[in-house]
Order: sequence, then C-alpha cells, then structure tokens
Amino acid sequence: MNTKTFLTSINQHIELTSNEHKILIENLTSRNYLKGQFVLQQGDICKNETFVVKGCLKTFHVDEEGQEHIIRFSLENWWASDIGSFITKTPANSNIQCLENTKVIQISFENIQKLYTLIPKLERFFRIRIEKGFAASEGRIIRNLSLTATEKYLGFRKRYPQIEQRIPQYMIASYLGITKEFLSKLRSQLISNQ
Amino acid sequence: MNTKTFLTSINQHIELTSNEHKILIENLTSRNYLKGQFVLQQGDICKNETFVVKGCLKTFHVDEEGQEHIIRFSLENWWASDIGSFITKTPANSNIQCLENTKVIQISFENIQKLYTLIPKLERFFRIRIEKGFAASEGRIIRNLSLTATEKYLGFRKRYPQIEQRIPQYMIASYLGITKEFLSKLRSQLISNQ
DNA sequence: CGAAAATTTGACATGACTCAACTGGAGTGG
DNA sequence: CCACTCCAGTTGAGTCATGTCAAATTTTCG
Repeated sequence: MNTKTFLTSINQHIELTSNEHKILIENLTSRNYLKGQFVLQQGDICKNETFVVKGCLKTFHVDEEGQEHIIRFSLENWWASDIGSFITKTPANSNIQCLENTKVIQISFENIQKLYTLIPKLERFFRIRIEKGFAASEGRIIRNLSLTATEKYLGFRKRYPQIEQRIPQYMIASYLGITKEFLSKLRSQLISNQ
Repeated sequence: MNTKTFLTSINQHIELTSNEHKILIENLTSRNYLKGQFVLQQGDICKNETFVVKGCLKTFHVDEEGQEHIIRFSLENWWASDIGSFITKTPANSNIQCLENTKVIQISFENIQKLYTLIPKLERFFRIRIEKGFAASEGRIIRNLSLTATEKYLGFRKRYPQIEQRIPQYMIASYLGITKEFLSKLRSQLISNQ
C-alpha cells in the first residue's frame, strides 16, 4: 500500500515510532474507485473515514424533490465522510461519489477506535483534523448567511483555484447553493463588467 | 467553583481519577456575565472555549453592511467559541454575547494544551465534542441548501422547542437566515393554514 | 463525425427583502 | 394609575435577487 501522502499528513501533527507506524498501517485499507462509483450512499451507514490519495470526491445530499446539493469536494490529501452517520451509526444524509478515478485510504470505525486505544496520540491527530473541518464548516455557514451569490462565487474561486479547473460549473453552482443557469448569468456579468 | 454540570458532561465520555479531576479543575475558570455583555468580540482573538452552566449565549457575525447573522445559541451544557480563531489565533469572525445573565466555565488555549499533555484522555473528550459540533454544522449546511424558509422554521421549532421560548423571534429569523418581517409573515400563514 | 453533456441565453415567475406605518405589550416615572 | 416611551412583532405595497423552463449554442469525447 502506498501510504506516503497519508503518513506525511499524520506526521505534520504528531510523531509516531516505527512500531506505531506499523500498527497504524495494519489498520488502514487502500482502495481504488472508478469515476462515478459511490464511496457512500445516502441511507447507508457511513463505516469509514476516507482520505483521498489521488483523485476527487464529491459529497452531496439529495433532497425530497430529488435535487442534489453539494456539501464538499475532497481532492488530494483531504478527507471525506458523513461524520454524523459515522459517529452515531445512523443512516447517512449524504452520498460520496468519485468525480475521477480515485485512490483512497480508509479507516473503519472499529479500527479507528482500536487505534485510539493502541496509539493515544492519534486522538490528537483526529481532534485537530476535525477542529479544522469544523472551523471550515462554520466559515461556510457565515458566508452562506451573509454573502450574495456573486460574492460567494468570487470567494470560492479565490479559496479553491485548483478546484475550479477540475470540476464542472454546474457542480460549483450546486456547492454555492444557486442554479447552474444563474451562475452562468453571474459569470457573463462579471466578464462584461471587468 | 460549581463545576458539577461541567464534570457530569465530561464523565459521560471518559473516566477521570480524583487526581485528574483536581488537575482539570485547576485549569478551569468560572465567570459570571450580565445580560448584554460580550464573551468575545469580532476582531479579537478567541482565547477560551466557553461552557454554559446557566444562562444563554448567542454567537453571531456582523457583515459589511452591519447586518447581524446568528450562528448559534448556546444554552445550558452547550459550548461556545469561535473555533477558527481559537485554533489559529487569528481575529474572530464572530461575537459571543449574553442574552441572559450567564454563568460559564472557561478553558484557555494554553490550559487546554497543558491538559491534553497531563491528561491525554481529555483529547478524547474534546475530539468527541468537536465531532458532534461538526456533525451539527454539516446538518445545518444541508438544511440551508435544501429547505425553504418555512421548512427551516418548522425544523428549528421541532429541534429546539426550548430555545423558542427563551429567545425573541427576530433572533430566530436571523439564525434561519431570513428577515424578521418575513418570519412574521410565515408564522401568520402557518396559523391560518392549520 | 455525431451524440451526449455542459453551458449560455431569454422570457417570465416567485420567494424573500425593504421600507414604512401600525399595533400591542412592558416597563418607567410623575 | 395614567401617560409616555421603547421594543418586538405585524401588515402592506413595491422591489429585487434568484429560480424555472425551454431553446440555442458550445464543448467533450467516443
């Protein structure tokens, strides 16, 4: 298993002995998905936390009218999961799907609990990771409450210039909470005003 | 310091020895605020995580037009902080203000780091707490993206029946991301339709 | 090249906002 | 105990940001 990028990410926050590395690796699973495949489907229980080694995932919710709402994109070195489903073992509200062929590393709920006991330092790593995710999520709530569609779009472009290249515009519209038609109109307005 | 409710909350997830209890308590601060006072002001660095023993806080962001957007209410046994500011020591995007006279317990950034080292089990407690917060925050993003104003309001009432009693309607409107006038119209419509 | 997918454009609809006026308590003080 | 003020909530008229639907155009890719 090529766990280099994953271990690099871990080592930024904690130091593991070589024996701890070994234990950690034994509790990870590597997996390759094809474009279009689902890592998680709404209604199922989210049994893994998924780290993207290469490729790209989208996490999205489908509402009662059948409309898709994108919660996040996960590119290289990011995580994806339905955290609510994962911690409470209840059916997920979201789907996770591959936008490209994607290589991931996964940790199951059981293994992560085991690891917390065997290597308490990992609690720290995951605490820090979740703190960052939570902070990002709060930032998004604030922006959604206080910005116009144009401001949200410009902010997104600034914050994630890499993402805009790899992902179709209609998905960005869904992430921003606007229709693809309206985003298209915004963009042409931005171009003519500049 | 009356830390009973706080320790009860801790003990739900981890077990501490009496010596660990002692160390923990030494690193907490108890404080009473009056209605209207600020626990945190936008632009300052958030130096504490705040646990509400008695009373009620609102966390809100003020945008460039001077408009208030409520991020959350924190009643008894809930936490409040600007997590992004807290972990990165950058200026906060949000204010935390008391809606009632409020008694809190606070942990400073320095003390919490110290505690993580002295009592590694606390990493677990805080990890779990943050996981729950993150899950709640994600749920809110999904609802904001996929529900109409009426659905959001009804959902809020169902989810937090206690909050509606204690908090003026215009703040609930702000939390839901709609104007107070529009919430008022929704409510009168709901009443006439029932 | 041809078909499917993504994007753009236009006409029209609507949910939610703004602003201003009004109502109805809940103090407060004379 | 009345008059006054203040604040929350309501109501209405007009407006605006964004959505809907349908058609046209462009891009992607087998």
